[in-house]
Amino acid sequence: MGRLLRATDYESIAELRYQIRRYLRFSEEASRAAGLEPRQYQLMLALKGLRQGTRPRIGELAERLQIQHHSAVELVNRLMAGGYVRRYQEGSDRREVLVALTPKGKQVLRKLFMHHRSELRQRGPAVMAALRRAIDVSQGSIGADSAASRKIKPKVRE
Amino acid sequence: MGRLLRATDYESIAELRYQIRRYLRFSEEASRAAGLEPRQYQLMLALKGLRQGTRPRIGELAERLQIQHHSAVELVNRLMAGGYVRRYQEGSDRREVLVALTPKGKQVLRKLFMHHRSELRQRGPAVMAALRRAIDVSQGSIGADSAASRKIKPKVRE
DNA sequence: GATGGATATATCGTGACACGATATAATCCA
DNA sequence: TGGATTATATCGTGTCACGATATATCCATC
Repeated sequence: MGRLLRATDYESIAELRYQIRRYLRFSEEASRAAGLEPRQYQLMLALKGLRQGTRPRIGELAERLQIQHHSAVELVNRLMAGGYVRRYQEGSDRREVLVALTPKGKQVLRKLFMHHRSELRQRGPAVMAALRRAIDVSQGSIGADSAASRKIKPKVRE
Repeated sequence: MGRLLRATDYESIAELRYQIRRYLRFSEEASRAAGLEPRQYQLMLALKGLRQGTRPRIGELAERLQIQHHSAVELVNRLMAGGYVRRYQEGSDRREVLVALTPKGKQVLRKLFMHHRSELRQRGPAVMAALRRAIDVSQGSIGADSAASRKIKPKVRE
């Protein structure tokens, strides 16, 4: 059993969290600077980024954001109040509520998206490195439950 | 270049967000199942994962969590109320407040950490793939990814 | 050795957000 | 037709993060 944990095990996953947080932090600040709350940008991105042909239902957005459907309802309410999205219906199932960006929403999203893309270009590699190392350490730890065959942790870094 | 955005641009970064959210979502649920709020686990992980020799100051934790220092204060308050951490002081600078895990905190953190490590082993590669693709697309080399038979999507301009 | 600025932590009030519990309406199916 | 399921919405509550502000300590300089 993997009862043995080293300081570096914690460090590598903490470092991954830190790198992810730095990216998300950038996102939060960029969103707020553009007049949006962080989650509101995320919903708009998820909406725009749905695969072609996917119906932009409330529930679909909730799934992509990994939140409960009623949390998505609330987000859409706040976005509507700001004039960034609109609700509409189409098709035969009258329970479904679909969401679309307004021109204002499209404009803000586009600008924010460009910033994010540029940030990702810059910061992405550091996140990638941290992720690779965290996965590596997760798999290579001594006597790990599933990988009993691995005895030696391949040592690297620094 | 840069004024032209394709549907796949949005899709790839939205997909990255989705993969990250899946991991964070797992973390949230695991934390709550262990009786902690998500951010409380994150602080404990950041604490345990500090590089050896780094003083576990409130401000240091705030930096690693990418939050304001007073938000870290509040988190530590809630963690103390639950008996997971304790405050202490040492050294000459009496402004500094240091944080340490209690035995209860260590125990919970260890268990949660193991779950996270195993999840990372499983889900990490998907996150890695999404990240690689998002960085790739951010740099403008669309279609140069592993999915060689990717259909050409219509350009969208806004 | 007084003092003014910088640093570290803490408090307070507020709003976003997510949740569980619950509600309403539409659809599906036995 | 009636009961289960699905999709969205509402309500009350707690976490979390923030800005503004406060307090204590440290330090440089006069």
